[in-house]
Amino acid sequence: MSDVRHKLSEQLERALLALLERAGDADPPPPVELEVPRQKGHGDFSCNVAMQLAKRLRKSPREIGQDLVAELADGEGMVGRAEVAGPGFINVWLAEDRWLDVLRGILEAGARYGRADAGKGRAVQVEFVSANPTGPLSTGHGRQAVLGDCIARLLDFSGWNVTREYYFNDGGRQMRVLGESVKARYLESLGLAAPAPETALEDPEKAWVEAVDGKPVRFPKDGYRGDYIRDVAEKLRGDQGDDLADEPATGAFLAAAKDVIFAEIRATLDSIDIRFDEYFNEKSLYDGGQLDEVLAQMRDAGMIYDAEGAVWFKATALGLDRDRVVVRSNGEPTYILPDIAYHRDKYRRGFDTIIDVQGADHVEQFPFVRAAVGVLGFDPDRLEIVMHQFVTITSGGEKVKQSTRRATFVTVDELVEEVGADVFRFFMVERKAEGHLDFDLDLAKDRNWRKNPAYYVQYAHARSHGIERKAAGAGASVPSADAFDASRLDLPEEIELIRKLGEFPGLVERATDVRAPHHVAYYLRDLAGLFNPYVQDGKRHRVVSEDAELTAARLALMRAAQIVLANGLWLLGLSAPEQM
RNA sequence: GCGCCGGUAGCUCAGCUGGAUAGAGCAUCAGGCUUCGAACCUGAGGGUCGGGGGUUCGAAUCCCUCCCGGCGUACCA
Repeated sequence: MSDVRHKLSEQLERALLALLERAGDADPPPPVELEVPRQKGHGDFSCNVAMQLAKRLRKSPREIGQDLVAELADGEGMVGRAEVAGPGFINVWLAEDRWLDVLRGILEAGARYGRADAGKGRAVQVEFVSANPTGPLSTGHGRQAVLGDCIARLLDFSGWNVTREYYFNDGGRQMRVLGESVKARYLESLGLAAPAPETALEDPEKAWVEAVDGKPVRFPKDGYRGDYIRDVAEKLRGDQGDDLADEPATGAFLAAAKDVIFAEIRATLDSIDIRFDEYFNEKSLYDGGQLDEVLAQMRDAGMIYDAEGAVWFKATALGLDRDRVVVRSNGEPTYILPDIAYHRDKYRRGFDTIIDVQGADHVEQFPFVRAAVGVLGFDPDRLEIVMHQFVTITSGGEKVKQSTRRATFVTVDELVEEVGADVFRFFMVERKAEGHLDFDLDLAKDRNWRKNPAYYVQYAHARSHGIERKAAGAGASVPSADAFDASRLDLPEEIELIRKLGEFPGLVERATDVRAPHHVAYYLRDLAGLFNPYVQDGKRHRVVSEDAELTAARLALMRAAQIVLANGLWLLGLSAPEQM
């Protein structure tokens, strides 16, 4: 698999060194990079090192390529043939039995196939979602949830010790307004207040002053208008009765809202198979005096100054474009100070790598946090951000309008109810994070399931099980890793399939390195795109046939594909059904 | 204005550290599959990779510049 690639690349390196030595060139050689060519006619691997050396050796790339091919001692019988092509590519075809080794490797590794120890058990924290408990999770949160979870899965698969963390703030203005919103609905429910008319809500200045039908309107400016607020109010009446009219909004009302909403958020996450290891409350930073400590440390480092009655972080001294207020003139810290303290806490917990997954609207402060962390003596390079753009939903060729203020946004719950957790996850992770995500609702909820890429992949997996069931009915079973004759798999589509299966570990490695799970989704689509046609064309090559030896070999191939599909689906957090 | 992210087929998007004829799904058109492993399969059309310059053996990919779109640019979180 990737071993094959590594070995081949080492062989080429040796040849390269020998070549340079003979040319009297003692400088270090350029790295040997092997790629899988797009064109089938260009070999299993292709190398461009000859072209890179042309200038240095003052020889034509093709000539160098020829020398390298001649030098390529093949002690292990790995190379089938190698030739120079085009402007100077060295194309290598592996000996066929090398590819067949791949198959054995997959069967032996099973669910571990593609796993790596690159992480070496080091600790990594992935922080994502981190939505404050003010309402149900929106599609944007949903994307972040799936993205973060898949990154965590990739890291876990690559040998990291992963902690998933959710950071939240249940204090502050936002939450006070939430409590007031609940109280208003509570009073409305008791007939002690009137609901604000829509027009008043559009013009929030009015909401406080005008009575409706002789009753006061208690709905706050910028209040939360979703129906879930009424649900919280009703629940509060049920649990604690109708005598809370004189309670402050920040008391029982806020507490109830927080509890109910958080429970709902957790249920939502649970429904898409996402679970956190830690929930970190911003308040604990205040309680523990950590904000003052951070401020003092930064002041000692000369990165804090006072001006205009406020306290400033001298970020310009670190190359950033402006300084920032960390404590307002009224003595309240701005949001960035707890954020810095939070990240200090992450470092102190000993994570080797810290990954923040954040929406595009929230990334502006990241450079400041990163710089501040450096001031506090930590290595900023261990702190990464994965940014993602927003989600739009398209249905019937039209974008569905979403507005949080007006509570017309689509929630994760609604979407999951319509399309199911698997399709939801696949669609959310399929696109690269930096781009906008257009969620095609019509395609996602297509009940015929024909065109839906999520089902296409799952179906391939289910099919492999179907074949095994079929084989069992005919008395054939999947052979163990060394009990089949892999050389019987000589059809071009079989070799191509095996080759694709062999790419999986490298693909996973790359996707992990760049924290981009969408590569896995595309890989799976490609793989299913090879698998489904192969199985489809049952007239040319039935897996289960009279030829017991051939049947065994093909069953091994089917099982290998099944393993890779299952492992890939796991990485995306999708189920791998045995039948559909 | 400045910053970040996008601009690739009619639509939605891939394209690994620059590589050889730019790929996939959907949609469209033409066929196959008369349920066996068929929720599938085969084929076709469709592109000046936003425009222009540059770097080099070679650029969708790197640099510069301009245009378009999203987000951000608070002593709000």
